[in-house]
Amino acid sequence: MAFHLACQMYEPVTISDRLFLDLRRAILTGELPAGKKISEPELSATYGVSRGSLREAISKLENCNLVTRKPNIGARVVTFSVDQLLEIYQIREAMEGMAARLAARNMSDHEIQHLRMLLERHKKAIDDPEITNKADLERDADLDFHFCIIQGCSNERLLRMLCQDLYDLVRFYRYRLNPGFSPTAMQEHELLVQALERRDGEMAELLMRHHVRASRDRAKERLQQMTPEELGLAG
Amino acid sequence: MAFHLACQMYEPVTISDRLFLDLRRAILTGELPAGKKISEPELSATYGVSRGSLREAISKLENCNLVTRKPNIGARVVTFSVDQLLEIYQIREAMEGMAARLAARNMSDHEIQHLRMLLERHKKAIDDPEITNKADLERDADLDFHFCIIQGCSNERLLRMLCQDLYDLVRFYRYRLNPGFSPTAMQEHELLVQALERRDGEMAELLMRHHVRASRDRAKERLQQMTPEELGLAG
DNA sequence: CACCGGATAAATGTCAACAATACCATCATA
DNA sequence: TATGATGGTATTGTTGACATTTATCCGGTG
Repeated sequence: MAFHLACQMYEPVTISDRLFLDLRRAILTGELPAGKKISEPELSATYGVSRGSLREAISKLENCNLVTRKPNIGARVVTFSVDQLLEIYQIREAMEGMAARLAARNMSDHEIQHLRMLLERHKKAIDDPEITNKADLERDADLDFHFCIIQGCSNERLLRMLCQDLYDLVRFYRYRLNPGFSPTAMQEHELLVQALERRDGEMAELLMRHHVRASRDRAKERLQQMTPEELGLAG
Repeated sequence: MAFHLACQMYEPVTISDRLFLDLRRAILTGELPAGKKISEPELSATYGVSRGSLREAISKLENCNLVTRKPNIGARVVTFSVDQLLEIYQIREAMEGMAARLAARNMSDHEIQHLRMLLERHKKAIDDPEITNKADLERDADLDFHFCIIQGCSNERLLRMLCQDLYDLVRFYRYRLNPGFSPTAMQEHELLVQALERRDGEMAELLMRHHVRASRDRAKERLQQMTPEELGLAG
């Protein structure tokens, strides 16, 4: 499994924890489609647990923004509009920019070497003719790259807000509308690693913000060419 | 009640909603002290509700980071270290900076006028000899000011992340360790409003980041002069 | 034919009891 | 005396049943 998916803070000890992880995976991978009603009787029967435990798991899903609940009506898997997606890019620009600035100061040399290694491996994999599923590779490599920097920022709460509150939404989107390979993005990653290697926090923040903004523009262009049916996740 | 405290997204329709709001207020105002154990039997008896509803309310409190839960052990009101507080300032610098940039573009003229009005009222109140509780005034005025800008950014998710996930923590801190009046902060607010009035997003972001960073420095200095007992909320 | 209203069915909210786990005081032993 | 085992007590996790609200269906009416 890709590194970025394993970035969970705790291991499941209780039933609702296990259930939460199962449902989370189901939602992220698309097994549960966007907008799908979360039926408590149905799911509690499927997983063989009581409604109480299920409701607790749903609460946790609500925390990472993967479902929305309305009183007396129920929970649904989250849906995306293009606008909401672009909103997330704006937030990422601000938060990951700060994360990059802090990472330049706080990452250990070893962590930076690891990041460099990720990047080089990614470069090789892109040129490898034996790897057919370039889209999945690109998605996982990019997510791993960003995770590595976020984890190096040494700001525990920033890390949690990004990983728990925001990145599940990014995955949710990526697993449905994978933007695919972009040579410019790879170049942006390269420059960013160089800035981190120089410990240049100011530049790292600028480059990260530029990179996220550029990704946003690429996604926007791509999304505007798609029909609502292709999107399949309008709210 | 101060404007910033009313910034709740929904009105309580269910028992656990009502309970959540009551407990939230109790925690923010200090009625429930930092680090206090949330005993399910005790609280369910106090409020006359079942443990199930209480647990649901606790989940909501966990969402806004006001309590932390450990499996099979229970929930406690959150505690603060100085480091964690400074972490929050870093996040605010990034997110509110972006919010200010967006607000310069998206706030209506009327909203900006309202912000100007808040500021002028604040200035007058500071000089008013009849108002004795300057510390509370300062806290509420500052929180209202920041809320007004955040609400003007037209990024729904950024708004929710700031108001729901972060600002309860800011209130939690402010209601315990109120930094008091700072003439520089007032001046920073003035410059910020001017930038918004000019619709200068670039400058608004820079000024907001500067303002948050300055507030962080002021808080840091203040906190370093306090003993752990005065802080009374070390984890 | 479209629209409204009441009865039925199903889903969510709430509760109290049971099971599993953690806390605590006591006691034995090195 | 300090340390570790042990049993009792209290707290949390889990479940199934009940109450309340919402959704659906169906017949009536303009």
